[in-house]
Amino acid sequence: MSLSLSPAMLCKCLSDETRLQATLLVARFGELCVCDLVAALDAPQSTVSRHLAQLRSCGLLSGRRAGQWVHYRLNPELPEWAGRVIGELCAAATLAHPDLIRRAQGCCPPPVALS
Amino acid sequence: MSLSLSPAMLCKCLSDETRLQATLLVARFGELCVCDLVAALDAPQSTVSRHLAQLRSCGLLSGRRAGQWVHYRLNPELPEWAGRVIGELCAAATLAHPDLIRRAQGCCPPPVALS
DNA sequence: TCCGTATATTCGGATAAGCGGATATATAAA
DNA sequence: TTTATATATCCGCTTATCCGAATATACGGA
Repeated sequence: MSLSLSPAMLCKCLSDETRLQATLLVARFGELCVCDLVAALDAPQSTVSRHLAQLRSCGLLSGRRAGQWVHYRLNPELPEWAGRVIGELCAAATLAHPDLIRRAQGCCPPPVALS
Repeated sequence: MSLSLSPAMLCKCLSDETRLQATLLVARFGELCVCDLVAALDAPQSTVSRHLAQLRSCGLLSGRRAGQWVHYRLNPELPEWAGRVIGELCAAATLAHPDLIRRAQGCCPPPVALS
């Protein structure tokens, strides 16, 4: 079953600044936990979590629980066109928010040595 | 002055099916008048016109009046990244709506021989 | 000028989206 | 078990978005 993500739905996901920036950060860092995103986005935890849930329910992100933390990454089953769109948008958004990347620092143990 | 179109704003423009399909058609045909779009999209004229106004105000499309008609095209001043995003999304949307292209036939004189 | 066609805009109402404090759940450690 | 931390969800509220009939405007031709 191959993830029915429509172009319009992808756009809706990325049309909100918080979701776009969360996606940007996840794409840039490969994997981030919610507390990292809360810190980087400087938004209430419930807001960040709600947006992440939406991104996951649309198939854009996937979450992996590791102990107390949940690590989000780009859904590896994303269609190629969606990956290219996200890449273009994140590149452009990074130029517009060069400070955003700097604020994302690990608040939880890095996910090393996990099979 | 170089068109301040943010990635999130572009996504918001394309997150609505009507606007996405209108953009798709304009991109595909190069230039279309409102009545062509009304016919192809099978939506009320006021709805189509309202969405076109929004796309134009965001800088995605530009309109050119030719007599009674207004021809819309992709704004030639679009940033390159935006053009690439639109290209990807329209390609994917075309696959999802293969019938849409067929419905767009000229209802007004083709814009030939106009300086 | 008057009429017909094309397009734009206005307007009120319906629906959706976003917010964030409060609360619930999950996990780890004491 | 109790406590602490991380995350998810609930809830009422506010605001934004979309709709389409009605109306206004622009233009060309009679």
